[in-house]
Formats: sequence, structure tokens, C-alpha cells
Amino acid sequence: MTIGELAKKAAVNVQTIRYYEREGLMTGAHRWPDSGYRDFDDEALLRLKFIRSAKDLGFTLREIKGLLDMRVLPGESCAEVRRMIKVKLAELDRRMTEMRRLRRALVKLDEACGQRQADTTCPALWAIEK
Amino acid sequence: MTIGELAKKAAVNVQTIRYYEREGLMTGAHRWPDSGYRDFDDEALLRLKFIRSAKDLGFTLREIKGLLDMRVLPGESCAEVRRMIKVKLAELDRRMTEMRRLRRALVKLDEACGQRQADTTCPALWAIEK
DNA sequence: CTACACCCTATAGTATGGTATAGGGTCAAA
DNA sequence: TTTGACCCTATACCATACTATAGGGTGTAG
Repeated sequence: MTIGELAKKAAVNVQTIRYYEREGLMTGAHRWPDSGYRDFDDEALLRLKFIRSAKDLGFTLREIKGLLDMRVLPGESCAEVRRMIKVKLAELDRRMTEMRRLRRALVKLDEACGQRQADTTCPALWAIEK
Repeated sequence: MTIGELAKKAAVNVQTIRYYEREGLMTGAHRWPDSGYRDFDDEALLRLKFIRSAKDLGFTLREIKGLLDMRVLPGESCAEVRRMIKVKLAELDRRMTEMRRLRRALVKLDEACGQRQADTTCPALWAIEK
């Protein structure tokens, strides 16, 4: 598929795909020899969707590149990759804990809002988290 | 406490606190009349820590300002705030689902790495998520 | 009373992650 | 064969979120 088709399917800007290529996140797309047009396959679409969802989770492009590069080639040891996976899992767990904390605070604020007297002020979110 | 003490306690740069003030995230600190020095209390520290942890979760400063401003004053209705809380909760839940998905993919990659033959290549992370 | 670590404002500079534009080539339908 | 929607590279520009610097004042320990 062309870069325009890929962009449409993944709901990203064409320039963004070219930018990801420059930054080494979308690697070596096949090119048509005559026109020089890029030609993407379904794997490229999966890869691009992965990049977007990881970015949505707050990972930087550098971190996402790290995730994408987590591959062990034939003959190599996987010790290093497995160590990196451990680090990423710990980070993910830390974030999920923070998310649950914020979630609890929002629910509490909602309850406090529902029960408050008309002449009082809602508590602040930062004051709810402990 | 002075801005330097606050910065140290929250592990942020002094300039960052002044920047948050300009952007309306750290509101009206008390000032010493003679020197014009800012004077922060423990609430300011809580507020600042809240900003940092929300930022760590991938929220933009604009969104964090929205969270901080979610207050209902005496006499006002809380309907609008409660609607915003609902939106934020939905967003948080969507992100947590994505995080669990990435977590599962990482665990699977770890397993695949552990079981692979020495002459094969590890699967890619983007290919594991379905 | 001076030296040094702090504080102030204002403004400039940086990194990240795009987005837009200029200037030009390609391809398919009418 | 021309027209319009696409593609290419290179470069400029933008918003966000800081971070540093210039130029100046404050406060306290020796």
C-alpha cells in the first residue's frame, strides 16, 4: 500500500510516517524501483499502530524505539532482551499503580461532590490523594 | 518554605515551579512583603507532587490544569464537574486497558525469548499484540 | 561589612514530536 | 495529453514543556 493508504488506515498524518522513518521507528519500507514510492505491507500497519498506542500510553519515541528493537537475532543470547523486558514491566506496573491511585481519587471527588452541602466547596483533587 | 526548599522536596527544578505558576498550575503563592520571595506551604507541595505524577501518567499540563480546576464553589452546581470526572474516568480506563494489553505482550515476548531455538529470531513486540 | 548562596523578573534557548511548505516528479482517468 | 490527486526530498515552522542566562536584589554567617 502507498504511504497515503497506510496513513488513512492508521489515522496518522503522512508526514508523521515519514518522520517516524527518519527517526528509525518505521524501518526500511520497500520502494518501487521506477517511482521511488514507498510500498508498505500489513506488518508496517501493525508496527505503526503499535507506535501510536505506545505513544498514547505516554512512552517517548526513544522508548518506543527501544521496545521495537527488542529482538534477538539467530545465534545471539536473549539475556539482554529479557533484562530490558523486566525493566519495562516494572515501569508499566509502577504506572498502573499510579493510575489506580488517580482513579480512586477521582471516584472519591465524585462522591464528595454528590454529597456536599450547597454552601461548601468541593475538596481539591491533589488533597484527596494520600 | 522557599521555592528552593519546595523544589528540593518535590525533586523538580526551581525554574519549573515558576513556569507552572506562569501557566496557572501553581496558583498564587504567598509572598514575603519585604523581599517579594514566594512562601509555599505543605498544600503547595501536595499540589506540585500531584502535577508531577499526573504528568508522569502522560497527561499534558493543559489536562492537569483541568484536573486541578475541578472544584465546585459554594452555591454552584456540581453537575459540570461530575461530567468532567466521568470523562476523565473513561479515559483512565481506556489507558489502563491499553497498558494491560502491552503488559501481556511483554510477558509473551519474554516467554517466547525463553523458549526459542538458538538459530531463530525472537518475534517482534508489535506482532504479538493482536 | 563582605561574601556567598539564595531569591526576583524577563527573556532566550533547547528537546521532542510533529506539521506545513516549496519545488518537483508520477500515475490514472477523461 | 492534460488535469488532479497522489508521491518524493528538503527545509522551515510550530506547540509543549521545560532549562539557562542576564541583570539585579536579599539574607545570613564569619
